[in-house]
Amino acid sequence: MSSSDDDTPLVRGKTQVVSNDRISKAEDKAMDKEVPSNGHVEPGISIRMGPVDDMDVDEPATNGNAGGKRKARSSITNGKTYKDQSSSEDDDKPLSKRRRTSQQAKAVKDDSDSDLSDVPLKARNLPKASAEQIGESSDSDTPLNTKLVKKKEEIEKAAAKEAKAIRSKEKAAPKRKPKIESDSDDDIPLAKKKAPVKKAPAKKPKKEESDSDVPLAKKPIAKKGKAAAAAPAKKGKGKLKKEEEEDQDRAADDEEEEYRWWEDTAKGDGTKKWDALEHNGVVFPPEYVTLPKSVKLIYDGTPVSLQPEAEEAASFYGGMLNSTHNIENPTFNKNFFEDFTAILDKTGHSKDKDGKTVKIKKFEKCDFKPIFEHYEAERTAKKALPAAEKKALKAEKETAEAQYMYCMWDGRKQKVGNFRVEPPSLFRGRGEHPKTGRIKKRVLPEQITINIGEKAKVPAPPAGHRWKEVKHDHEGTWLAMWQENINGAYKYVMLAANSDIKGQSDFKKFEKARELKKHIDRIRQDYRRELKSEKMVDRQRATAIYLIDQFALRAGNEKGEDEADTVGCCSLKFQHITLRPPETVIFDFLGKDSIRFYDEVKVDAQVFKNLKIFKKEPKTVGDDIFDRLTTSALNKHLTSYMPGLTAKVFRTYNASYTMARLLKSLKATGTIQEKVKAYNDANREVAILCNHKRTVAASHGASIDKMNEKINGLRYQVWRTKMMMIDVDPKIKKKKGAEYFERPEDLDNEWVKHHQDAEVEEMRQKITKKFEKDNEKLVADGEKEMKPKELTERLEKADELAAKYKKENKTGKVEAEGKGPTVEKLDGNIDKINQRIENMKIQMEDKEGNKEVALGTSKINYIDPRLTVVFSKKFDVPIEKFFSKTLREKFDWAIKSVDEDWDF
DNA sequence: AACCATACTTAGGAGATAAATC
DNA sequence: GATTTATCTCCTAAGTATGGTT
Repeated sequence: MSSSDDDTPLVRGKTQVVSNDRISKAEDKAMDKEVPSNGHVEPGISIRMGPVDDMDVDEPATNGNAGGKRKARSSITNGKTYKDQSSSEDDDKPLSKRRRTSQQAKAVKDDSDSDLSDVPLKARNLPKASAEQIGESSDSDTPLNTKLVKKKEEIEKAAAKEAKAIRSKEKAAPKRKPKIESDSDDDIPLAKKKAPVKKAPAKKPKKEESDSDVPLAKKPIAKKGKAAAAAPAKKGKGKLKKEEEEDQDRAADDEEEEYRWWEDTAKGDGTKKWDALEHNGVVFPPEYVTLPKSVKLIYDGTPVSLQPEAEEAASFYGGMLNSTHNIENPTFNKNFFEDFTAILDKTGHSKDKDGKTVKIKKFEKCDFKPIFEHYEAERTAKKALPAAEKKALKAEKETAEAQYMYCMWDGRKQKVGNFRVEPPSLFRGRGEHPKTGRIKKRVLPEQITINIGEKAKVPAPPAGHRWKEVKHDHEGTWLAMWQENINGAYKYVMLAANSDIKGQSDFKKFEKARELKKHIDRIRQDYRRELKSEKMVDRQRATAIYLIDQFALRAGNEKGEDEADTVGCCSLKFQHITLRPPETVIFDFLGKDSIRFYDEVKVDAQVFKNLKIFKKEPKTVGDDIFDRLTTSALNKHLTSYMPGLTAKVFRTYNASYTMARLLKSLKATGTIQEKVKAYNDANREVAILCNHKRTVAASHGASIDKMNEKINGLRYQVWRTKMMMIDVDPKIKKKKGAEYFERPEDLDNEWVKHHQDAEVEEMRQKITKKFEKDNEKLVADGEKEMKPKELTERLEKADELAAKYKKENKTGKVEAEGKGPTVEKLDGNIDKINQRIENMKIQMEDKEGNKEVALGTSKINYIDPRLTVVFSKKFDVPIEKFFSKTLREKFDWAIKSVDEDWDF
């Protein structure tokens, strides 16, 4: 305890808080030098512990992970070492600082208060009194520090007041929301510019009632005209008459009427999402079908039978034996087996063929293969079905589900996204998820809440069941909801991406990002200034915003113990950042979905210095870099610049902005293909910015090898063609110089031999195959097969080739091929081949560069689709080249709303 | 501030389908 | 035309963010 005191004193300032989170000039200076002589004295870094008077506090609640709920992480992430910091620091650490690793901390969590006194974080949980006490005792130990702090307290008190004043001013600003809005028209138009009261004037409830009687099921398939036509009446409120007419026309055409919401300037305030909502609920997965008697789990060599519930669980596992990446994961197996045995215990384990109970105790003794093979056979059978039958099956399913596919949203027919309730299965958590492999249970109607209009007919739950609840939440966009059993996560049934409501919020998202353009300069200016703030909180916040803005990091909410250990900006830990003077920062951590983020970047000198401070001892592996910062605090600050501004907006903004810039720099030249390529290159750049990755396809290596071989084959042909020149005109050798005719070094004799053999072999195979096929055809036509002799004859071609190569190898000469070969012609051939080589090389580089970059995510979520539409129009490339059918539907609003001049 | 409940967006992988290639 | 490869769609996990409660 004594040890830690350097932190504690600060606490004492509970009334005037601010003190401890200051960063002294001295510290700043010290940070300029390599290592501060006695690190632990720096007050700036010590963390304020005590409760504070709420006002001043931007104080984090959370300091490092030793504190209460924070997840203790073992920092295994990536298994990196980060030696520079930790090792050197370790040596001069004051005793006090025998900081446990986070894991240890967690272990002792409960009784560790005193012990942890050096872990500032912890302190925050202490009641005031105890904090004070600690502080006092510490005084004697750390006089220096204390003094410093005390003096500072006074100064800081003043500063704090000032800061407070400023802050409150800033706060005031956002309150003037309406004002801001008015000058920023394009911001969130939907949300705000409301024409508040006039929505849905006396809709036609009658209509609805009658509608609600009609099972939706029929509506979508049959006539949609009616309901659809009714809708505009309410939304139109007088304006947009033309459109209504159009709509009706279209409806009459049996076409879906179109609601151009992006042209509708009067919208609600964004909280009320609908007035009338009808839908048919959800589709439940099929009941479990028990395995045929012949298919059994084998336990310890004995085939055993299970009760249906247990068998179902076994079938989940058995069904995925082919997915090694799950079943080779020990956590996955352990979790599965735990849940499996729980069911076994409940259902009486298994029985052998004599009906004797066999207790299943060891996972290793379970052989699921028969189950796997059974399902595999089913899959194959399904695949082998004649096309017509497959189609029929699909159509059948579609009809059965038709009524769930659409809902009526304020009278408009809208596609529902995920109307199928998630079937039971094994939970496939990503990365090192502690719960991966656990059994995700079947969802019962009793767990499902339905959200629907008051006047709509509530969909009937399956016979003998009832819904958990039926709500009429007009502020929610979901139709049904349940909680999943593994993480307690909520699952929502919502509309599809091409629905109006999703389109609208997508639109809002991009408008918000565009709005940020107006504020970004000021924000950047501010955070640059605040990078030097004396207040730790502010400095951390500024630094975090810098990282988010510059490197597109995610916000980084806190995570729980029972989740994979991943981080974002605010949750970055000591070990995730390595500092390499003078100003390079190396990020290495696992982000969302446990995707690795690795980047070496140059940063602003002040940022470098700050990170160094934030990493200063006593912090060590497992500790938060931004121990004073939470995502809420960060977002709260951001919102003061612009309503609705949060960390994630920066990603959207930077992605779209980057894309806009790149597209602008393109020249409208070349073929369509080239333009598409140029677009994709820009897209790729954005994807890289956002760190959107995919796992390299298993076939990637082989496919690259193949391409390489092909290129080499072509190079060989180039050489051979050159040799032909000599054959045609021996004098050419002198003219062009001997060097020109040398075979590339890497194509050595061994390679040539190998290549020739492969070529010959390939030819043989082709001939043989062709022969077989021809024969089949003959048979099919009722004629008789060709004799094997025919094949031998045909294969002579390959033999000739082999002979030719043999001769070439021997003589070192290549006979000219083709009719009337001339040097000029051969030259032309060479050019052609070289061109092919170039093309292939580019293709290969493309493939290589693309192998672990996923372009889709940024295209779907980050790049303002209007940019793509503009590009398509300006460069005259059909939009289909960029957006698939579903994307075109999703971005319908963008496709229809911009012209060439639009700019992000 | 911590914690929880809630609701919505963003994300990669599996499997289905379409396109390219042999 | 069959097979391989690229692309698209579906699925659902994993984030962000907010608001209420203690």
